[in-house]
Amino acid sequence: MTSSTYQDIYAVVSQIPQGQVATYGQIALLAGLPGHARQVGYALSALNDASVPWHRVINAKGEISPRSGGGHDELQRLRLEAEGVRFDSCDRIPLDRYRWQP
DNA sequence: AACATGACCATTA
DNA sequence: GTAATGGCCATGT
Repeated sequence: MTSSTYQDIYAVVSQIPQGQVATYGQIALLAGLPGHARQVGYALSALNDASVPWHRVINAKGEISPRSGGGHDELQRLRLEAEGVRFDSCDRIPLDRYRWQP
């Protein structure tokens, strides 16, 4: 792993405090990739490990993004709830309350 | 080397 | 409030 933006993304995501969440755009910005929010999503999708709290990363709508393959989107929600994050009646997270602000 | 695919965001109408 | 468009990069074939 001598390369790539991915490492920067993983680094930022790893720095997300427990009980809080961050949006892809925010991760990209903190990782030094303003506007490259996509890469963040791809990086997480390529990730296949628990070394990074990827479940703390959500889309700009404050909702969990559906992933390919499907069937595991609920795992992310369960994990967030386990950390103290609550979802509203629309299955969304109030970013005004849980958004990670470095 | 080229083509196709993929957890997105911001702007504009 | 929704709908559509452009932009960006890494990975695998």
